[in-house]
Amino acid sequence: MARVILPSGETREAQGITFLELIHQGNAAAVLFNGKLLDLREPVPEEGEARVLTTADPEALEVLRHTAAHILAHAVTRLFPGTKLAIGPAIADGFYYDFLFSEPISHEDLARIEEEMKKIVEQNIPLERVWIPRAEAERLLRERSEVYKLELLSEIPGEEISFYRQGEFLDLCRGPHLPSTGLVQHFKLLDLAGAYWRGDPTRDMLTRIYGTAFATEEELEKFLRWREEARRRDHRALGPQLDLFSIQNDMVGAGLVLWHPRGARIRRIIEDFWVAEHYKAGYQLVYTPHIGRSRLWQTSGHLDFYRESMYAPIVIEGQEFFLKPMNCPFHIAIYKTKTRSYRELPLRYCELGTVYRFERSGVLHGLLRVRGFTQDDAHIICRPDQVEEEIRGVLRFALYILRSFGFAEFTAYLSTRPEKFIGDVADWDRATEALRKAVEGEGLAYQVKTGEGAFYGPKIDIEVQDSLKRPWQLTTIQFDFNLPERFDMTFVGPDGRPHRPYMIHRALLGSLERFFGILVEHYGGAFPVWLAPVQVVVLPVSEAEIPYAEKVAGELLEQGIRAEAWTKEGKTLRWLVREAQLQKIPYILVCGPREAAEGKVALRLRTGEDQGPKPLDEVVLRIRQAVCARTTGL
RNA sequence: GCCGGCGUAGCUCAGCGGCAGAGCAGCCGCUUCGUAAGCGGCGGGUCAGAGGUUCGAAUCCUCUCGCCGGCUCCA
Repeated sequence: MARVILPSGETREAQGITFLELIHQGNAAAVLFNGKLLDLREPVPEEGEARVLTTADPEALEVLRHTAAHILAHAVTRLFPGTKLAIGPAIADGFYYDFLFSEPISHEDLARIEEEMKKIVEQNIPLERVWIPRAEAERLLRERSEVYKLELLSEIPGEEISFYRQGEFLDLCRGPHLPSTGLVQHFKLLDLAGAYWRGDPTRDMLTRIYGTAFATEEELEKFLRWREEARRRDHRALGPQLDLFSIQNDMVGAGLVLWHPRGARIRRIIEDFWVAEHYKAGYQLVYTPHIGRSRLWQTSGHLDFYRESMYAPIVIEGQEFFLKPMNCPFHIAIYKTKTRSYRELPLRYCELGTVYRFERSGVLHGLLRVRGFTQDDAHIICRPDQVEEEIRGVLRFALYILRSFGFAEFTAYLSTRPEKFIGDVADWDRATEALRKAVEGEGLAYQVKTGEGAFYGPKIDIEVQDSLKRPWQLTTIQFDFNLPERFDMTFVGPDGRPHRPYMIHRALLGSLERFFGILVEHYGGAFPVWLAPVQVVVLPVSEAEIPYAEKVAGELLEQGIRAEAWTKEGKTLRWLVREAQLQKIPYILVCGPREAAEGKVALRLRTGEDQGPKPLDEVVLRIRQAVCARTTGL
């Protein structure tokens, strides 16, 4: 006898019947048993505890979406007979289904398909699970020339194959599914894109239709609003709008960023902060060139293993030079300029080093994926006995920096030794342990990615969540057992003999370009006061107050505040206020005859709030406080 | 790279076989203004590029270039 918990909270004991027969709940969706989702058509298990989920349960969402994917496929086969089906899973934000259409379809077709899906939902067609013997299944799929399904079938073990039928639509599927199409009420098709069969570029290009589905209309609408918000915050739109940067493909080159004055201003603030904090944390800043001889890259191994991501060589005086894709070989070269004693370690070299990597044109994306970018790089060279403390220090430092930029939620990923690796197992274990202790010591939530480390060492990656809850991988802390070997790095130990140091690569922000793009989206262009390229704009009410406005701006500049007086525009105050708001400038100081007479300024915040006349000193103090605290508030 | 979509003024877009358009931005005037667009005028284009179809192409066809979405969520 198993215990079955019904959605109402009631408990039933049952045996020998299916869940569906046991309950009458209209919106029952699936069953949770031993952490696994079961179909309601399954028989109640012999013993244990099973919980019946309704469409409103978050655990049932993937079942709901999976069924939505089937409804999509059903609609497509009705409208486009002969379309071949591939796969249609539920994903993080919804679902998709991959098809091979006999002719291309476009966005306009999505509306038609959606209409057809609505009909299928209205018809409230029951989904039935059918078990078909392998030979029969194969014949069935062959008959319909479902080549992709046949391929999938060949990989499924067992002699009885699970299919789902909804009306005239039949699909190879392991389930589980909702009992009936009528339960999928709130869905929308979103996008159309190409996708390779099984993600393999050598195989067929299919058409993927993305959609999403939710238990309630409110959730669906909330999701659609979220999507709209993400679209509005797109750094590629905000960048030009706020005059922060541009990427000029035709003239300058794909993936190469031009930082305009306001973007450069922000970058400079980030860099200054970064450098100051690194000095405080015991790092030493270095500068290294953009190109280096082929010998360097030969020694580092980049020419053997990384060449397809490097720019072609530049030949000067018969010597080949390569644009650097990484900074590490240069830092190692600095290390090797003299014999190092164990007393000197750890050495921490940091650099905002601009590197160039070839990326396929199709993957370039605004600032987030570029070909020339500045890593906030550092290499820590230390003794084996220092590893644990060093890692702990880096992690703590990383979190401090990320928090300073307004990120509060982090997830860490610990990637361990892969099958193919270099170095010895004892070093790997020691390093991996150090990484693990550090994340645990900092109380960070983390996941282990077994075997996902690079061939040269284990690593920790830190993912942050932005204001829209989107994850971004920023920090990476990576051991390297390869380069110290290749460059024969040594230090002299207390025993007077040479020893091999440990080397750790780390980047906190990743690259300045990408980080900046993420910041733009995180803040939606409304940067906190300490980062805002222009912190204050001073607006004269009319021509008579121009001298006063300029004097106010001058005093603010004098106090180290980034201020501008807009006195040359010849526009109305209304126009200037609107412009300042659109530029998302934190503080707007309006100067009219009253303020000029009393030596005050009328303070308006970028939120639109009018705070009335204030003495300038008070405003200065307020801005200073906002800068020191690095808050997002004004 | 591949699949689909899209390239028209600095920006956002309309026009989709018959004279290349609008709004914003820019320039020139007038207006001197109290918290999200004052008024008028002017300039601005190889309609991404090349080839083709046609009496006639921004519009239809082919190729090239560029941009956007996606190509690691596995019946």
